[in-house]
Amino acid sequence: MATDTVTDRERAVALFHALSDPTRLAIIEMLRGGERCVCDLQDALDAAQSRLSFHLKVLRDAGVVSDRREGRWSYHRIVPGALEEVRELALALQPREGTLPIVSGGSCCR
Amino acid sequence: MATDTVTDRERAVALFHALSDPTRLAIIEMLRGGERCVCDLQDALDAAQSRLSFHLKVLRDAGVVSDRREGRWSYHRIVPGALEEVRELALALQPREGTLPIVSGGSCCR
DNA sequence: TCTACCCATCAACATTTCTTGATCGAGGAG
DNA sequence: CTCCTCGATCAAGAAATGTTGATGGGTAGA
Repeated sequence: MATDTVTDRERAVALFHALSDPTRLAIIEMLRGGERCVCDLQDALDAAQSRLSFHLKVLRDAGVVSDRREGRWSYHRIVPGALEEVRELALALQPREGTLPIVSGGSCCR
Repeated sequence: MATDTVTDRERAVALFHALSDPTRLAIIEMLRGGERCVCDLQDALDAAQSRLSFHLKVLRDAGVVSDRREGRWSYHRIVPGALEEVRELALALQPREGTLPIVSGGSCCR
């Protein structure tokens, strides 16, 4: 059937990796309230500009955040649905229903 | 009000980091069907034993997987609820409802 | 007891990721 | 046009992460 497991896994790795850094999570928490420019984040997170730019790029490359240029500012925001995708990926990793926790009584590796 | 935001963030970082590696995701997908010993994973994933042991430790430290020793085998399984916790963390990162995507019309940084 | 097996751990190395400071382009203000 | 601000990008270094092969402890079977 359809979706390639390996591709799915790469997507999952990219998304989970994007969320696996404290600075990036702090950025996302800021963006929960609406879009922000880098200088807003700089003030609020007390982080160097190049550092924020780096992390915003990671988030952008993973499709978690998008940006919009306006004049000399660029406003960043959470991509609608990105976190929902994360939730679905996590759901797909949960143990299958109807699965016995213990696989078999016999010897493990034959 | 209670929960410390910083602590939450560290927990989130640990969990997302645990899921941000292809080998670890492959392990979890194996474990979805029930518990497995390392040698099972070795066969299925064609990975060196020390490599699997390393990744299983990462998953264990993050609380995603637990193990049970039986004789000379150790069986690993997904911790019930761990993925659900990931889903909740992702939910908490979603944009707040009632939030205007664009924050304000005025100049960004005063 | 001796041997074989499972697996955690370690050291060494390779690779990736993050941080910092510098540079540069694009846009506005004067 | 000139100057200034915002922010992307780069290079260099530091730190964290993943891989590999070796070692050793614990357990089972002969």
